[in-house]
Amino acid sequence: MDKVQFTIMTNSRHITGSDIPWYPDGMSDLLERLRTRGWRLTAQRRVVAEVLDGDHVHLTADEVHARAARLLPEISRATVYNTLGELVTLGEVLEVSTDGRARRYDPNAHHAHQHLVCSHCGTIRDVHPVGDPLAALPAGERFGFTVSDVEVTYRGTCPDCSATAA
Amino acid sequence: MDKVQFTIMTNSRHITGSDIPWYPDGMSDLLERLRTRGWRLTAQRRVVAEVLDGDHVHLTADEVHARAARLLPEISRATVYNTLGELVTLGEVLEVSTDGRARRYDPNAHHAHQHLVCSHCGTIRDVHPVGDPLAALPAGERFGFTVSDVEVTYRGTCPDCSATAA
DNA sequence: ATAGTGAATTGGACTTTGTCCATGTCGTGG
DNA sequence: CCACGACATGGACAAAGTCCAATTCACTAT
Ligand SMILES: [Mn+2]
Ligand SMILES: [Mn+2]
Ligand SMILES: [Zn+2]
Ligand SMILES: [Zn+2]
Repeated sequence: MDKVQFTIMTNSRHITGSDIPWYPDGMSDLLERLRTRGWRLTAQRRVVAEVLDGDHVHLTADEVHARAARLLPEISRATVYNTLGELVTLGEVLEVSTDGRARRYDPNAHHAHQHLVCSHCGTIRDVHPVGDPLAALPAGERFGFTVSDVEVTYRGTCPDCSATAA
Repeated sequence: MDKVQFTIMTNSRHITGSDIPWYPDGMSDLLERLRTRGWRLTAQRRVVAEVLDGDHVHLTADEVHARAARLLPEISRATVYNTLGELVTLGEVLEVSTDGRARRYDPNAHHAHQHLVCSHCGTIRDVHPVGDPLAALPAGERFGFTVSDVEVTYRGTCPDCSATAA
């Protein structure tokens, strides 16, 4: 694993590689891919990418902002929204709306999966149903649509909430 | 089909059966069921029920309010939200969040179905996939959850939007 | 290393969607 | 027809997201 050293300068602060010791492989890959797509590598974008790193998070925009602000206190809400929107457009991050409230951002965009949600506490787990969920929709039920995607949300009660209720 | 005649009086207005000529069978069934569950039959609840009548609508709360207000101008937003919430709790209406924006209310709660959504214009159609979508989630992918429900959202482009784009 | 340029960031105003509450009204049983 | 408690109301509030003009800064060419 190569450590990626870098220096960020803003008018008011200097952030160096020792503040954010290194980028894991997954993220340097992501940043690399984005750079070749013409992205300017700003401190804000790096920090948002770092927060999303690790394939098992499903954070709201405000949660991303809160975590990003621990690394880069002056980052704005608007920039977090902008960056998340761009990542979604580029297909690097998925947007999921499991609860009719805040959208959640899922960096696990390169492995097809579905979600299992606890109706009590909101916990989300990645799950992998067998078979192709698209195949379950017969042609006669497509009404002339070009169907390109399926989202499946399983709902139930997680072990913790089952225990608490008992 | 029996026509249900009634009279509604408020302090400022009188609404009679001739303003809202009759209730279709489906809705008188619904109102009847609600009455036996202890509901007070207010003018507001009747109007919300009428707006939701017809099994093929997926309206937002504000759309329900706008249509209800055409029949009963003084109805408040809070009452529409309250009534929709009660109907959901009673299992008479389903809440669906297909777009991460406003929740939609689906009166087709007594026939299991899923949704096909146009990513461009937001049109929603009821669809009936084959097989039980719950069966596709193996025990090893349930992580101790008690899974009780599945929602499937198919996304694509509707015929109208395909034609426009071409 | 420096400067020019357009892309990115910022904070705050604004919108949409939804909740909450004190007050007043009205549906219903007696 | 009354009394009572459930229901409706509107306005304040909160949460989630968008938009914009002004400023800053990343990158490229010199
Ligand atoms: Mn996921
Ligand atoms: Mn439906
Ligand atoms: Zn739980
Ligand atoms: Zn369409």
